[in-house]
Amino acid sequence: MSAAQSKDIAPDLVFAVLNEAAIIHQLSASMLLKALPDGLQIAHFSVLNHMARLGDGRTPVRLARAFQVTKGAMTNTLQRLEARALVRIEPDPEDRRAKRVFLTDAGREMRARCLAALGPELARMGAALGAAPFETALPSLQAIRAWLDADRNSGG
Amino acid sequence: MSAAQSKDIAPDLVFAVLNEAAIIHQLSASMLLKALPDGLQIAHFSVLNHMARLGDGRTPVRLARAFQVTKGAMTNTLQRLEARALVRIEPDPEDRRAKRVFLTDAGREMRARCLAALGPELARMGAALGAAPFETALPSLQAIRAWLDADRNSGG
DNA sequence: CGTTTATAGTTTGACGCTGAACTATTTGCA
DNA sequence: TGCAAATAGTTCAGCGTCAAACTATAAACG
Repeated sequence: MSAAQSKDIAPDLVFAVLNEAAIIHQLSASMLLKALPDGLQIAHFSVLNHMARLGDGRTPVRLARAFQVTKGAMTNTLQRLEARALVRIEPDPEDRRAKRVFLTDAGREMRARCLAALGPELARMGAALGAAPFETALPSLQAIRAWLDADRNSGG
Repeated sequence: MSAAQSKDIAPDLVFAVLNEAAIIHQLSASMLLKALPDGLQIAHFSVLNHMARLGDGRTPVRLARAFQVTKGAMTNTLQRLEARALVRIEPDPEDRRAKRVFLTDAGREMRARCLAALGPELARMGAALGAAPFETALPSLQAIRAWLDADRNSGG
């Protein structure tokens, strides 16, 4: 029960929200992908952006958890970023199982180029729809995401 | 400009919403997939459900548009559904380029089993979070989705 | 008419993601 | 001290998706 509201919730409502999220994901990914330079993938930019904002030197597992993605997916992403010399991966001296991921200068530059390319697209979207839908939706989406994350890690 | 609010919108806000949508998509897909019977995929159930609710006999292209998916993706989905005998695909007598997709009895049964399997999961989620986040988010998500869809079909 | 243009559907190759199996290292505990 | 359990990372097969190229049919138009 926890913090549940008293009234019953139609599964249809929940399903509808998940459905909209899925379609928004697909459509926006397709839109942003076209704007990204050098055929960079969104997952790649996201990792670059995350490290630039929150600091690099983290391990791949921590990055995987930050993006709610499996370790295998992060391995793949980091390998491709390293192949482009956008990140540098070093063994962790304190834990020989682990690695540390650092942004290269090229990585920082690429991130800046991505921001410049994505900004106008996002701004166009924001201008067309207004801030309201985004401000309204964000806290709810965060709550839903947090629950899904917690549920995944506990119940299974 | 169109119906834009007057104040400026941070691209970060828009990006954050798209990001949450993407993660919710991934996590909820993973959660629902585990609940679905016979290893059925979510895309497959969605098509079954769509036809049961809104009527079958539609063409693959119409289904593809309804789910904001490419024709190729829908071809793949329908081929797998047909291989399981959950849908029946017939040539359209009035347009020999087109086909028509119908639910079989097994397809209706499978959809019912899916609803029964998914219901408790969705209800559990709704009970934990309450109706508020879903009711709050849905109209905003629909507005965002609608814009993305329109933008895709016009600007490119 | 005949030719161009649009549409329905399929196929192919590449991508990211998952889940599971696997190796290597570290931690926990008896 | 020694061994079981947890953790970091990689690899693999399978899936859905996309974009683009392709065939076949229909519609539009000079």
